[in-house]
Amino acid sequence: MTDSSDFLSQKYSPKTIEDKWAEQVVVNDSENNQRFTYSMAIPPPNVTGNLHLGHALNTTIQDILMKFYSLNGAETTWSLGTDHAGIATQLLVEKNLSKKGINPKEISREELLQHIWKWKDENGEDILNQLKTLGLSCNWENPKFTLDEDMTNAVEEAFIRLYDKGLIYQEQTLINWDTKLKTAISDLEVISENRKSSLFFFKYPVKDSASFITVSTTRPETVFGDVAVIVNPNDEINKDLVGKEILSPFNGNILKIISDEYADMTKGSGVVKITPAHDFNDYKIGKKYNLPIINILNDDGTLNDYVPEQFRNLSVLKGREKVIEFMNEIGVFVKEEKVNNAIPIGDRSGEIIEPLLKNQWFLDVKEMANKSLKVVQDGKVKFKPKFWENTFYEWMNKIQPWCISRQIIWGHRIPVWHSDDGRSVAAKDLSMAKEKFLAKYNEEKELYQENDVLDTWFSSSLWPFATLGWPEVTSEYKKYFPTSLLVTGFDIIFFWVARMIMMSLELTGKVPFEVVYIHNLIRDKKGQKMSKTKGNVIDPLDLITEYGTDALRFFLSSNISPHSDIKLSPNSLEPYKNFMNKIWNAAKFIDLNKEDTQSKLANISFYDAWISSRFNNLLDRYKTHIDNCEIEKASFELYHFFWDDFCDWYIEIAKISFSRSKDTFSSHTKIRMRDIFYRYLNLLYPFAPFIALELKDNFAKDALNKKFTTLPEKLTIKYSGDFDKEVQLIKDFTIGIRSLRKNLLINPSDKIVCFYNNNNCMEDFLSKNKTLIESLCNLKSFTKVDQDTTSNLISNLTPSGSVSFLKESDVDFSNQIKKLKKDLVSLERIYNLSESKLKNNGFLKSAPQHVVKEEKQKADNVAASIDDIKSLISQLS
RNA sequence: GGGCGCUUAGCUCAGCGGGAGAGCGCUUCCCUUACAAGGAAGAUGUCACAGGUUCAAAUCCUGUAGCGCCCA
Repeated sequence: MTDSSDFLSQKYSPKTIEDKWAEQVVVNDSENNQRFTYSMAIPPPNVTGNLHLGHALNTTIQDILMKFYSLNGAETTWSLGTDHAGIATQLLVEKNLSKKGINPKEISREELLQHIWKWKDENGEDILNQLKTLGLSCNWENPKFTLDEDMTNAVEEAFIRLYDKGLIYQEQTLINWDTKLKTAISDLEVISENRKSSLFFFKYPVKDSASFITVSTTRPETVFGDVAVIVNPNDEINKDLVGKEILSPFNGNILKIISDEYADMTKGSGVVKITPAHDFNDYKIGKKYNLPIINILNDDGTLNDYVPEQFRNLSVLKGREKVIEFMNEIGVFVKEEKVNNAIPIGDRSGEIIEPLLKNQWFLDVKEMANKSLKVVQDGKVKFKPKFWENTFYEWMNKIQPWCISRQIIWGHRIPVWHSDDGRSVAAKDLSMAKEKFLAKYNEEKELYQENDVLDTWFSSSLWPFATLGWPEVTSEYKKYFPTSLLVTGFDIIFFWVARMIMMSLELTGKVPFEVVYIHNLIRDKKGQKMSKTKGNVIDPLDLITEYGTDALRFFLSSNISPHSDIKLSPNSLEPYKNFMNKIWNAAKFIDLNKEDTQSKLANISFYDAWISSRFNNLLDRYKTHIDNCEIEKASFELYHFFWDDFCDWYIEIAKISFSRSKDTFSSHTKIRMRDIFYRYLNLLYPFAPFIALELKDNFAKDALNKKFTTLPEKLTIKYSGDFDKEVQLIKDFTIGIRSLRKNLLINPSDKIVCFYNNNNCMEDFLSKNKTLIESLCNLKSFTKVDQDTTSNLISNLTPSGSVSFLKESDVDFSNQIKKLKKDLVSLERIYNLSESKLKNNGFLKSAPQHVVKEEKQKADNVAASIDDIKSLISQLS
């Protein structure tokens, strides 16, 4: 492919170059002096996962930073790996087993574990292979898995330390119970969903009284667990009943009537029943008044044996119907109202979550949360964009103990060992447990390991340091921890980011990362979340097939927005593929105009100077933007420098130079053009690595230098004139002439006579470069207006002066008159605005001097233009 | 109920104190040997609304309305 004639014949084909560079693109080998380190840990995708656009966005951002900092002289590491995703994976494998006719409930724990491991061994690499197609430079040679031996060791170490500090404890309390999965889950895994439901009113007979008290509830089936009813202190109707008792018509239990603000008089009857075992708020009330806790549910969510026989083993919903029927039968039912109610749903199972009284393991995070709050407040961990810090604070301020035990098998088994009399120690294995037990209780006992496993997020919370070898103080850990940056979506700030900060501070004494970069979600073109059920999922692998990885990466990097989600439709990538094609073709042009020997010139041409300056400017902005985590801005600069400056003007001007046999600058420009393009590829590489590698390969003379190892240097510019002004003049006149030609409907192929009248004293420059404008605009001649011609012209006004054609009798110039008049109106508007400012004493007094000066300048210029354009119009009327 | 964010061209979004921008789409012309996946010339906006601060407001403040998200 180094044969250039071969290269020139090729069309841009992303697939071809992606296959060719697949292995090289994922390796970072900076050859710099490695002035600093830069490290990240990838948010580990679930082993069950398939690559989706969220991964693509998340990892593209990280990879751009990784490749950039690597070029910029950092020693880098980017930890890679997958998450065992406890509940999700176990569910998936159980489902597969059921399909094969194996009932997962009937096999042993060990057998089921074997099945899951087998599944993991067969499929666990899928997501990593999919990630690899994105061209990410992460630690491919050493991917971690949260259940690997070293990661497990870290989890156990963390648990034991926290347990020994007394932060982890077991407690019998009300927890969120998933009746389908039959496990506890944490409050974060409960989604509250607004659903239409019914509020039922019924009346309890008050003991030793003829009156009734009307109670309203959305959960009549829990009446068997009722222990009290609450009346608001301001409740005039029922206040006389406070202190009396109720004989439950459902099971004969005695319920107290208590006065408490807890009863909300605006809701339902204003009187609530208290079921401490099945409602978090009722539980608190139960504690407050020392009420009994009566559990009426089985683990699968059916009514248990405590309830009267006719209701036993009914599901909650079925039970509800039966209780209502029963209320009607005994004449206590009053009415039913439709209401909107927040229903707790398990995020994995989709089932209604029941609060149940259970013995579970908790991590007391209160103090850890306080420390975490402080590091964010002190700026030791910075969120970008900053407003996410509020979200973080909000949650940390009202954090509750974290329920970390799960009644499943796929995960880290809790390293606690119990004796049969209920004493326990935390240890990594039985022999250590025995030792610890002996030391603690001075007694030897048979010990059994706890059956529960840890919440998957427990291991995830150790990820940034565990992947670097913690608890060992490895050289990697010393060098790269704390990590530089975490890139993630806002949806897991609580689940993951907050917990990593807490764990890291507690276990390592350091922050886990210095910056948290929060990005948004990718939605479909209507702004809806992509989901299988809606059928609007766009597969990144399909996009890659159609548009190429580079186009996908460039799309993503260009569309990151701190405030809004990215909307994507299948053809959103087209502009970016076109951009890649543009780069490709420019490369072909440059290759077509090779020059190896450079003539010695004291000065370079004004356009070489200009494009070099534009490039230097690009380099500065590019670095600044990436350092600020504003990748979309860097991407924008790359795009517009290349397309607008480099292709539309520089190459177009250079073409003219190349076509002239005796052009002084031609060989020099060829070399510089190639040089700038070559440097540009380095900047492009983090964003579009495949095309950058391929083009570099085609341009590199020596095979050794085919990789990107450094950021480009700035270009030196040896030029004495004002190249910005000169290029501006060329642009103004060129655009003015083309516009005039178009308005006069002159065929683009007609060579015509053209005059100019410039007002900025660049006569020398113009006469030297008039052939350039002649070529750019297809002119027969381009000369300064003189006395003879001035009366017979049709003109266009540009910021740099006027350009004119001869007024031929057969030419229709109505379009041009229209245009001039329109320009006049807009100039006058600007002038009036400017004048009113300059007449304003406040402005003259308070505005900064340079602003006043600029405003005066502007008014003068516009006034001159207005005069010019008026006279141009009068010539035509 | 509490918090956060958004409202700018037909669409998707930048800009965040001093002359309204990009990409797509649209109109007209052009296959000019890097590129038709292209080039050239254009059209298109009471910057949600109402007050305020300021010499100056799309940009800062307050309020209102609408949309979205998070927490209860």
